[in-house]
Amino acid sequence: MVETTRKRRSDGEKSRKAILSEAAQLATVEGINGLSIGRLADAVGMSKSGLFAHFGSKEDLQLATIETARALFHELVIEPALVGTTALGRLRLLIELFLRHVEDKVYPGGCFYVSVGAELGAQSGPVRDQAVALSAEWMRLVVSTIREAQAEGHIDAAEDAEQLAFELTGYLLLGNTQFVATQDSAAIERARHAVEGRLAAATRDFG
Amino acid sequence: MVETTRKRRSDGEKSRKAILSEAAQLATVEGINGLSIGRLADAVGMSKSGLFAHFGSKEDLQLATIETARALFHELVIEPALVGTTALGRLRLLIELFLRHVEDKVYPGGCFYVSVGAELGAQSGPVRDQAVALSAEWMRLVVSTIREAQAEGHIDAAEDAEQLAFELTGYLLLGNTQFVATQDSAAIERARHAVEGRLAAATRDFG
DNA sequence: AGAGTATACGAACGATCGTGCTATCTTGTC
DNA sequence: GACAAGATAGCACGATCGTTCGTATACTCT
Repeated sequence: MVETTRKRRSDGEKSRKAILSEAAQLATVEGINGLSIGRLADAVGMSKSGLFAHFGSKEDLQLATIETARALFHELVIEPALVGTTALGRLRLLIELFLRHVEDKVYPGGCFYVSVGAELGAQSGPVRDQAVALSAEWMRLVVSTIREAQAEGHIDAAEDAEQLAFELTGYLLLGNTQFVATQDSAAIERARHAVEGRLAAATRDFG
Repeated sequence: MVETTRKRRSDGEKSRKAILSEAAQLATVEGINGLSIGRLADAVGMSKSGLFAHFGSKEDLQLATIETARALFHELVIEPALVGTTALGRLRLLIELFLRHVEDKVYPGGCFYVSVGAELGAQSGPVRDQAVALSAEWMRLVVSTIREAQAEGHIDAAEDAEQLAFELTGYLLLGNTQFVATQDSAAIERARHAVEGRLAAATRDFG
């Protein structure tokens, strides 16, 4: 059985990217379920059926939207944080870049992971699984970076890496949520301050 | 023009409560926007039009649902915490009762405030305003309880009460979110541990 | 017991949902 | 420049959305 791979056209690829970019934005406001194909088509300025033809189903569109958000998060937060020379530096960069991408309103509804994760957390199906996987991926990255910093002697080895990652992520989560609701950078600043204080405790007599 | 206030019948009041209770449950899973009147009617076991007659519009239903959740939260979390004799005791009770009501799955989608607040945070309208007000109410309660504990000499007066409330609430928020996604009490336990550690730091050489 | 009305239901409305089918463009390949 | 195939639009479908209306039931009060 030979799979005939169809070739993509450049204009189609461009449209697809425009659709998914708009979809990721809208999903953080209306939810990834609340987002409808008709309104999305209006937002990108094309017909409902023309847009729909890019995806076999709404579920495929949702999965592609999540993948798009994942790629943008890697581009804006994770990869730039890798320039840090120490693990502790990378951890600080990771956190600061996260807060900045929220404050800069990369998405109108705050972090895509948080928004979609909260919406789908209690549901089921492949879309939910993919969304939950994103959050787990973030936690894993933070934990492993903390462990590296411990190995480098910059974070107290007595700290439970998973517990520390939980607490730091808690600050980011609430900072994001409050900022979205209030549009007041004070929430971001509180998260920054909380992270600084917690890291100070974890690096005392080290670093 | 005199508004003739119609008298309520007991069976109607009972139905209304059953509807709102079910609505609050479903809203934490499907979202307060994703929740449809038809599915809600099926869940309660009555007709769509019969259910609708209790509320003038979907928005009224949503507002009544939020008020119902607020009342239950007061009953399960806030009021029982008032038995604490010291402010620090009440703060600990508040947090523990919150975590317990999440762990006990009072709502299938975790804390109603968190679920609906995250969904509506980036939107607008009276429903959003009411939902955001709930979160603000919680923060205000935690902050004022912390200030009382400081006045009683049980929490370091040098602590910024709003900052401390932010950090504690951050733990609760992530604990709730992770528990909903994973159904693993380890998330609740992490939140408990985080709160204990933070309060230990804030009460060192006091208490 | 009878009158009055809150409650509940069934049917139907216009709108929108996700999703197909078909025709017409537009692009890349020879 | 012809031709195959991808990209887009138009139209229509069954289902479901929130909402309205008329009517039948069942409770409450006198």
